[in-house]
Amino acid sequence: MINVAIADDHSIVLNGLQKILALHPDIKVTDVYLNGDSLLEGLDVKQPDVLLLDIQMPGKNGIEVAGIVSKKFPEVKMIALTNVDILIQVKKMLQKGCLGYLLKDASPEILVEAIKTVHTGEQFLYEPLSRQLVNNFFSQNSKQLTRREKEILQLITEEHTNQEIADKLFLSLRTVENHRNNLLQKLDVKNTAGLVKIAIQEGLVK
Amino acid sequence: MINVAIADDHSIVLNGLQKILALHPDIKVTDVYLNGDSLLEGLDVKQPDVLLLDIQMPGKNGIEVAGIVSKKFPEVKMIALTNVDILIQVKKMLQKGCLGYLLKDASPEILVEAIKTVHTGEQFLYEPLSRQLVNNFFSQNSKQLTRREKEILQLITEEHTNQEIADKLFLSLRTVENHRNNLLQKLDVKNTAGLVKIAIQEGLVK
DNA sequence: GAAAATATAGGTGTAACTACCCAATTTTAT
DNA sequence: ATAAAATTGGGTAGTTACACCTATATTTTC
Repeated sequence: MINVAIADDHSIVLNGLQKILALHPDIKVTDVYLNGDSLLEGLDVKQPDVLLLDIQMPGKNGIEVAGIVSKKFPEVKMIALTNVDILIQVKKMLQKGCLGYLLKDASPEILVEAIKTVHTGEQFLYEPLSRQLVNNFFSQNSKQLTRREKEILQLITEEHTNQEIADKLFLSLRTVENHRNNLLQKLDVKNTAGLVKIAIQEGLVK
Repeated sequence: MINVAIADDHSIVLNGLQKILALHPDIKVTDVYLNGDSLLEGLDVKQPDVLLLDIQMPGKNGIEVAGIVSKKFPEVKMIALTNVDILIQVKKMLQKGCLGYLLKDASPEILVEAIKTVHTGEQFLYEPLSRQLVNNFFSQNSKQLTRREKEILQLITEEHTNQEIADKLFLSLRTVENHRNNLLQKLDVKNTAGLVKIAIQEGLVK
């Protein structure tokens, strides 16, 4: 019998997971929480075998919560849940100790499989995501932006010109131009439009 | 007794809605569908009073389906369901005849209220969305892009230069430049970065 | 402490974008 | 049928971005 706790601020999702898991005799949903704080309180009282953890939650988000849980209760196996597959979030959750990662459009079968897999201590990554992660791994060296580059990329997406960025950061125009060119090369895009798209999808802005 | 049908490709959401609505004696979930096509087949056999319709679905999406349903079965009250509040989608769904609009983070109470409201023929818009719609209404005149402008905006976000766009659309470079300038003015942004941001947040790309 | 990576800034040139004009034609709406 | 809006294209000018170099501090990393 696997004891499962769920933390998700969406009532609909919470109920859906409960209903699906109720059909399985070897899985028991012992606790449900609507946010990260009440989850942390609850865990102090009792710990489940497996924790389904939503990433987007008001207050403490899933990434923060995962870090706390893995430190205080390393024996709890965590599965991250999300409706959007933003790679940077996936990576962060895995770094924080999540054993599994699921999109909310997963089928009941996949869901159950994931719970059983992480319960044994193995990792479970939803197929479309693991493929993306592998692809990302091979191109990550070229995608690792420095602090300054991120700073400048952010200002670019905020519609500033190179000159404005230079003034704001007390740099030469040339320096900013160089950083911008390096960004274009590292991110393998052609122009500002490409930079902004990547900045948004990587969660650097907005 | 209100008969409700649900169409959503997410099993978790489907189960969640069923579980929540099962608690209410005057609401009965008569049919559930995992995609638009099976929904349309099912409706030919019998029609519910209220239809909960997901927007993002594989195959026919919610917007297409809503158009078809409202023509064939105008007596079915539709509520659009989505996890992201993209204004342009809200507007389209309402144009297609949806009486209600809900985000998937809605509470069970809101959900039930929405179903009961549209069943009487009244409109139900989830509060955060209706506020946005009102705000949008006052600024919409300046934000209403023409077909050509949208086309060009999309090509800009795909990293094409004006010259490339001109070649692709068999236009003069000047024409494209003019459209681009009009876009900058209409959307009240300063440069390409601003254009791309709006294009993404309005769901024109990606 | 040495090596690698990062941040800085300059040179030079071209391509692309932005900011104003104006006007003819076609499409859409009333 | 007429007015309004959209599409097309041109003129002129200035600014900004992009490409491809070199080079020296400074910081990080091992």
